[in-house]
Amino acid sequence: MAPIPQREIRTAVVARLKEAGLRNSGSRWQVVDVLVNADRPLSLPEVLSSDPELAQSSVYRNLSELVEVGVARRVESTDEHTRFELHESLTSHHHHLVCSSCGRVEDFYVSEEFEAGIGSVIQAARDKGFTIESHRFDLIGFCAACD
Amino acid sequence: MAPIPQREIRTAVVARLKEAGLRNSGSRWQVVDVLVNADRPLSLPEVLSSDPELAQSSVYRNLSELVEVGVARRVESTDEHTRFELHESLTSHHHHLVCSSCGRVEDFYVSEEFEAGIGSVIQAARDKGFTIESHRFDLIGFCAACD
DNA sequence: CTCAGTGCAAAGGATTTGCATGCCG
DNA sequence: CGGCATGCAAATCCTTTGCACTGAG
Repeated sequence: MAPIPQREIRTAVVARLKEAGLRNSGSRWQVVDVLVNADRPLSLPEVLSSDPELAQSSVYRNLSELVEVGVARRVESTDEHTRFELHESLTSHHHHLVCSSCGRVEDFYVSEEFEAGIGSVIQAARDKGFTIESHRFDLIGFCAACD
Repeated sequence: MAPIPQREIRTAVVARLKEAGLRNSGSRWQVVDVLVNADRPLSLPEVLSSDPELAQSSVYRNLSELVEVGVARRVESTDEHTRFELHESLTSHHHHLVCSSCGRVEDFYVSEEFEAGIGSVIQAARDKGFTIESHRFDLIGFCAACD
């Protein structure tokens, strides 16, 4: 939960882009900046609304690349739009509140004890032949605006 | 985790359909039966494969209606297909193992202690202005076939 | 200079919908 | 019989892709 300074985040992103052979193009950084400044996962329309000049296809392409490079992560909501947030290695492990009405997603954190409980559950689940890589724990309901 | 006999499930479904003013049409019941017999959430192609005679649009329509009526529930995976399973009131509360490669979803259950822990987390989350109605706790990884 | 990145428009793919016909109640 | 349900095809909507042009290194 210790907030990582934006300066550090950007440094890390620069490193990952370089490592992956991706250039520091202007629109790419616009997308990264939107994610860095967001306090919740954003859908494509939300990213676009930060600057109507952005081309939809470029944003989609950049988001996909950022996901591949480990800078961003896809978040499934309950509506038709995939959301994107910074990769947890650049922020910190958290969970989501998902509005089943409008699809809005907000971050939220749980206690370490609970997180530890998740750990043991994961351990138990490996017996089902699944290799567990991550987990998602979302609370579904109605956000303040839709309630 | 106590398994509800299929006979009872069907009785309950009949009641809900009647209450909602939906008819007991043949293809509707084919869809219900597929879900009753499945041990995991199914995608539309999976439902269709149970009987190639089924019309895609009718199955989609029926699934949507079943969801509205509280007989079925949508399950988001990691691929492009939404999955469907019987509503928890007709089965029992459980969670999912999601394969990030093929999208396959399997059910799994956790201890009551853990479930209780979720309860207190939910309580804490209400402070964010969200009305919590349900939760989803999924373990993401690779299924036996994709591993 | 070179090649990755961009923007536009067209293509893809899942899901929804309009409408004439069929079947439950 | 009356009206919901069906099936086909067309329409939607999010996301991806082809291609010629632009700009980062």
